[in-house]
Amino acid sequence: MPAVDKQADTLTDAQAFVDSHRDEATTELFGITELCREHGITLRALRFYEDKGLLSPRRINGARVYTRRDRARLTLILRAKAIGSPLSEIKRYLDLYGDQGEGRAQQLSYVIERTDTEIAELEKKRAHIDATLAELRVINATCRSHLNAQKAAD
Amino acid sequence: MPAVDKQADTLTDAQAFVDSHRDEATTELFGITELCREHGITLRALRFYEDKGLLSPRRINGARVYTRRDRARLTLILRAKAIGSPLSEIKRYLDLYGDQGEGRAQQLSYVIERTDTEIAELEKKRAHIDATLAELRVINATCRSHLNAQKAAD
DNA sequence: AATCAAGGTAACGTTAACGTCAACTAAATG
DNA sequence: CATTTAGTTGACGTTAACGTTACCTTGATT
Repeated sequence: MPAVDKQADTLTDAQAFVDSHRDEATTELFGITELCREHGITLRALRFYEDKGLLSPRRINGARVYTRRDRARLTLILRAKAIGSPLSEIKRYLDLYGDQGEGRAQQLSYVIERTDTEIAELEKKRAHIDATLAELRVINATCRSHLNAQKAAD
Repeated sequence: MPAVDKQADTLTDAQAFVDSHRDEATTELFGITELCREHGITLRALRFYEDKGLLSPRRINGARVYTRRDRARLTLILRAKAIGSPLSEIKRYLDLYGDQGEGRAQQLSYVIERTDTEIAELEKKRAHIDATLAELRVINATCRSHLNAQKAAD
């Protein structure tokens, strides 16, 4: 697959994922253990995220029931965590998903502003990663060449 | 500047930075406050990194004196932190810099292995960031178009 | 009826990464 | 000489993000 198509796919995926946060129609439901296994986290962690206001599943007889939207939010939470955001930031970050249609100019402007700064920060972080990657590759290549030199000396 | 030159620069920078970790010759020295201001961290933090074994500056009358190499290590520490590594990992990570010449095959192989896995993990993290960036851009663009639609309705 | 798996709250413990005093020292300066 | 200015080492406090019991509830199964 050429690079252009790859980028187009990424964009399509992104669009689809963003859309999934507005998906209210599907009936598909999940239990807590199911969701946890799916994402490789503990029950305690998931409940903890709820305490922090990152999720608010419905209750049936006290038990938590998650919708597909909740699941999408969880995916986001975990990805943001993997990137390095603390839960407190993730909370505000989540609010950016799911409300882009009905807002007034005020809210729209706010979301635009927030996404702009988020994007800028992520690009910085990516630059850090790129620099580190470049250095690690230098080190790696240097070691490989030294190793080969030693082998050749036999 | 064309994209190819940019990449070449990144590589050159990486090489230079890696080399700077072997720089033992320069006389340039730094005090703790100087170094902290330079990097925007607190004294407490810097001493803490030392407690964790990430740095070991010389002492003069008990006071810490940092060399250019120490400074380079600090830069690395902070960048790794920004990327999201905990200090405990950073410690092992730092060991990859500065010892690529004199090692025997054993050590060389170890460094190659470690850098390989580090590189793989960083590439994963970068993929997460790219996905998030794509989504944020979708949201951003959507909001902007909605905002424009509202403006046009006046 | 009894057990069991899945779920719930409450509360204490833990690790990481510092912040925040407090009390002291060594060198430079008016 | 007195003081101001870096710098030092403890030691305790704090926040985040859970782990870890401990102890109840409920719907389903044998």
